[in-house]
Amino acid sequence: MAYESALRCLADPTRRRVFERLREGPRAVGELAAGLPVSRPAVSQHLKALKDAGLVLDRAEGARRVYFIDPEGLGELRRWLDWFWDQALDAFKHEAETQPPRRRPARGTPSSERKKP
Amino acid sequence: MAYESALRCLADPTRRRVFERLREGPRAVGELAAGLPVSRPAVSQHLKALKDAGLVLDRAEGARRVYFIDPEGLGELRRWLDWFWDQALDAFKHEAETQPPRRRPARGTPSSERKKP
DNA sequence: CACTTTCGTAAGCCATGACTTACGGTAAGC
DNA sequence: GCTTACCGTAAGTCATGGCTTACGAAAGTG
Repeated sequence: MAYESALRCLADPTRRRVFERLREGPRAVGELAAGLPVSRPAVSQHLKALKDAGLVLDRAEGARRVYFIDPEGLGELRRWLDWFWDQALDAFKHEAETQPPRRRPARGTPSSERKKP
Repeated sequence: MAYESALRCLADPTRRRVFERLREGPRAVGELAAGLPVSRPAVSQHLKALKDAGLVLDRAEGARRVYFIDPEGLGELRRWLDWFWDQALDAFKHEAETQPPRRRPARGTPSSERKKP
């Protein structure tokens, strides 16, 4: 139920940049905003979204507020992706076995183009 | 460079439902739309987005058009997530070691190992 | 105390995108 | 031939959300 919010969070480019900078280690809001082309309140809002999604944790450090990645959020997303991956791969292999017996299904199998009028 | 579009695609709930139904196997557009609360053109647009992101492939089957999951797109997203996970976990552990014991009770830090395809 | 720094929130603006209906084009059936 | 089924695209509507500026709270400094 939480991998959905994680996906939503990581879909936004700016929010992903914030999250990727936290990969280097704990950072305060101002530090994060200094390296981004958006204002500090924007970063604050992104951090709130990341926190609600369980992707980051925060810690008060005087007047500053330090954020850092919570591995639990990423872990849940990773587990969902693995679970999905397994089933998708099985379906794909089963499809490759049963469907195209004629020609070799290797390179340019699926027809993506249509005729032009 | 493609994991970003994959994240964007999977962020939308309806598009994710389309993708999750394809996990069961190849489906035509009409079949997918029949089980969803949106119109068929909407599903068609979602499938185009999924295809542009490298998450699905399609095949002409008479007048119908059958879509199915392309494991390559998911694989790239999975590789990015793994790479991110490793660095984030290192940073988190390093943080837990150097910072004073202001940590939460740690309800099971996720295991670091995993299978490799 | 006054003043600064750091940050979160509120209010508003505005572009993005998800959805609809309408239409054209291709394949199969009669 | 005509008709039906299936699908992609165009055009337009409308809500979502990312961004800004403005303001207030909390902690540190002199």
